[in-house]
Amino acid sequence: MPDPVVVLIEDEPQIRRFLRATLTGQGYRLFEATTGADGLVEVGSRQPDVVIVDLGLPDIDGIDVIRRLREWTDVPIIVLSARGQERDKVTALDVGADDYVSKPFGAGELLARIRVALRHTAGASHEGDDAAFQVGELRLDLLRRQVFVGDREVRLTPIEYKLLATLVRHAGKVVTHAQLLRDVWGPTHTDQAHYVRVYLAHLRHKLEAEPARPRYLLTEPGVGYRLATE
Amino acid sequence: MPDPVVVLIEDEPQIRRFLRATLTGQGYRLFEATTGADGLVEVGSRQPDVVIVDLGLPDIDGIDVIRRLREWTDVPIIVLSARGQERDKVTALDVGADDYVSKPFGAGELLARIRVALRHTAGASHEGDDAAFQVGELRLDLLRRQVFVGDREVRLTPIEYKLLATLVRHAGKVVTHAQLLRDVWGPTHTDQAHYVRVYLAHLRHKLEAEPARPRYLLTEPGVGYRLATE
DNA sequence: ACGAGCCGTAAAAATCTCGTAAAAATCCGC
DNA sequence: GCGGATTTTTACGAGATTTTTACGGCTCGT
Repeated sequence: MPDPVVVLIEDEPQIRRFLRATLTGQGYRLFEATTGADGLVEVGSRQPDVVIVDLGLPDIDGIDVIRRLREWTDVPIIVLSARGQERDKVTALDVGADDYVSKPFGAGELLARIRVALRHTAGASHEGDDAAFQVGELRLDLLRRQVFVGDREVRLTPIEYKLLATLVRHAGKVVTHAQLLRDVWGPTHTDQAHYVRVYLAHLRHKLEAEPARPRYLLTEPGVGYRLATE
Repeated sequence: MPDPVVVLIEDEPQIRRFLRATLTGQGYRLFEATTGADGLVEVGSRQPDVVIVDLGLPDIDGIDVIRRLREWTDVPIIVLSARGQERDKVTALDVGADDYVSKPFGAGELLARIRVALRHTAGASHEGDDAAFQVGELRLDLLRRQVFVGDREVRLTPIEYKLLATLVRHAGKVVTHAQLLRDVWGPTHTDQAHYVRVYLAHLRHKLEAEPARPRYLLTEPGVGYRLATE
């Protein structure tokens, strides 16, 4: 691996300075953001190998930053926090963080935990890890949560967007009704297949030129749906 | 996932009791070992989804237990330890542990970290299994659930696909009528052998150049069917 | 040669699935 | 609390799929 890329989302200048020295000294390429909003953009553009995020950010809550990241990337996320509350740890880990380090922390421990995170990604492939998806006229910016058909932006409701995002994450593969229901509506609604039908119709009306003759949102009869790839 | 299996390697009875209550209460299947040597055997025989190791064991050093495990398995290892020394943490993580929790710890945090570990293995198994089968002009992509004859995609109904997939799983070997009925229609229809005949005819029409003179879907009179290999 | 049982084929009948529209309930910002 | 947007329910016809039925050919042992 070339020098691993790390994005650090942290507002306290003192800690930023400390980590900058520690990480660059170890051969990491470091990019910094001081707000959650900046952090999301930075991760989108730098495609890092690890993200370190402080929970106490000035704008967005750190938990929300993690949630937003997890909508489109599996990059390892290490949480840094002064709050030692167990509830914070559990929440952060459950919304998608991979590790949690409480302040004050030692440089050695953080570095070791970064090495663990890198070890994990070493095996996995990064194919779906792109913030944008495109097929034909249809384009999706997972980072900004925007959808375009040609150069026209299409507004989607939260459920419509989640459904489309789920299909995009498995682009080209069939996604079963049950899987869509689990991902979009949660594990308690896995038997209400008509939800999916209704919303697929919505999506087709908004995204397809001929909703009755779909080019992107394909039906796999008896099984589920598939988003066409080239 | 069925109930995840956890192996706990811990000598202190008090902590063992605490974790037993916590973990089994959450639906985990727990197997315990009180020494490093036992632990290694237990992991070998139980094939767990997560291993929890205490560093302070009576016989082998916990660090060595991790090293020994990493010689042959990638199962997630979570370290438990009273020693809060940073050097211990770094060593444990660097020899292959995935996480480190210092005593005293909260049940919620440990459970959250176990969920993180399980999430990692769940994702790993999904990648890379680009299972495809090919014989002659006939090609089956199990992952994308697509079937091709030459470069033409053939659409199959759910039953047709299940039937073909079952034959592919046992490619080259004879699959009996009863087995096909059980796999495709479920264990309650094992006496309706004509179903199989009807659908084999469908498949041959869709897949074979000369349905009356099949090249791939071969009949084994009186027994069942067989999918030809090269 | 003959009948029994198995196999392939076709087509009718029963059932299920999908897309669609629209009403009812709920949520959300003001 | 109001009004618009969104989500949840409900209903139904067209079409596809599955199930059922029927029949003719084949093999094999007698």
